[in-house]
Amino acid sequence: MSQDGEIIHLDTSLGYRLKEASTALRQAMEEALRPLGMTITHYSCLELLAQRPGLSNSELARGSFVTRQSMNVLLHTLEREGHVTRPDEAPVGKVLPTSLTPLGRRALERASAAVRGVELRMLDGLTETERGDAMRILESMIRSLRGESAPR
Amino acid sequence: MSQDGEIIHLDTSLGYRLKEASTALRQAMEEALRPLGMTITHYSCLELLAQRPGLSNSELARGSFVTRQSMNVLLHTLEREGHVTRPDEAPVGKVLPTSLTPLGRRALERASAAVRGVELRMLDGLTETERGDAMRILESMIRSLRGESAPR
DNA sequence: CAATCTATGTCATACTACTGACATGAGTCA
DNA sequence: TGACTCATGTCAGTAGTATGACATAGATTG
Repeated sequence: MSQDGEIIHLDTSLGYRLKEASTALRQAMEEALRPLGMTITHYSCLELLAQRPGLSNSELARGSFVTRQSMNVLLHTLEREGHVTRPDEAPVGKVLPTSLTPLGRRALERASAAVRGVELRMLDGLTETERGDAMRILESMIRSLRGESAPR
Repeated sequence: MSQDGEIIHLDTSLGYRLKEASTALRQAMEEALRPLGMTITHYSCLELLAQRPGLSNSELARGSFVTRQSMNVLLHTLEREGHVTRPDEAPVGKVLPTSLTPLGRRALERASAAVRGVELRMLDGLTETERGDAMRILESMIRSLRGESAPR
């Protein structure tokens, strides 16, 4: 076929499998959230705000794995829909702390229930040991990809 | 804070960690491929064709985890750039088998080397056992998310 | 203090991938 | 044979996200 070392064998590539898994997860979540008129990033933003109220645009962006420009667009939509609020001017610096409104909290609760169903289904075939292994292995891969070394 | 069961704790969520890992991988691959003027899907398509020549548009789409519409657009670009070729009319049915040109193969070899660097870095912090565990666990998660049951 | 660096919020623009839709070919079955 | 189902290729329109650029605030450093 081809000389050794020229191509990557996708069937045995961990990167390919990781992409496959994350695609399956994304599709399952999109399917679960679509009836609620919510995207994954939309949901992710609300979930972050519920756990850590007052997060800034940039912090929400990092937590949702998008750029701060994308999060900025999303926050304007969420503000217009009445799911979040931001002060007109920054209390300190340029950072605008974001808060969940009661309406946003109710939307989150519905979304969270839908997403939990997906997460539980994903965990279904794994033993308790495997879940721990998975967390640890993924964290190690993340560190390596970011160029970090020790587990802090 | 909040009543139990209302929200998902992202720090301990395997889904969140999976998203984080796939984002880190995607960013590392984009960074590696950018100097070559190639996107991940672009690369993925060429890699699939090198391993399984004659794949159709729909098959390439499934293997690259995009819709067949997206792959169709990409294939037209790759055809215009001279990286792949497709017959003018289908030998059988509507399926147009795609082939890599010598130019496309050279582009793939450069891209594959760059991507292999990323994959090796990702694997760096893992033992041989962990790599096997990771493959097995990811495959199990994929099956569960797709609603399949037994390991075939 | 001034200069520099870093992080942030925001706008405009471009790209990537998606959904919706349609026509066509192959297989199935009554 | 004809009706049905399914997969495919393709076009058009839309949505989500990214890149590029700018101004500004805080921290750092000489």
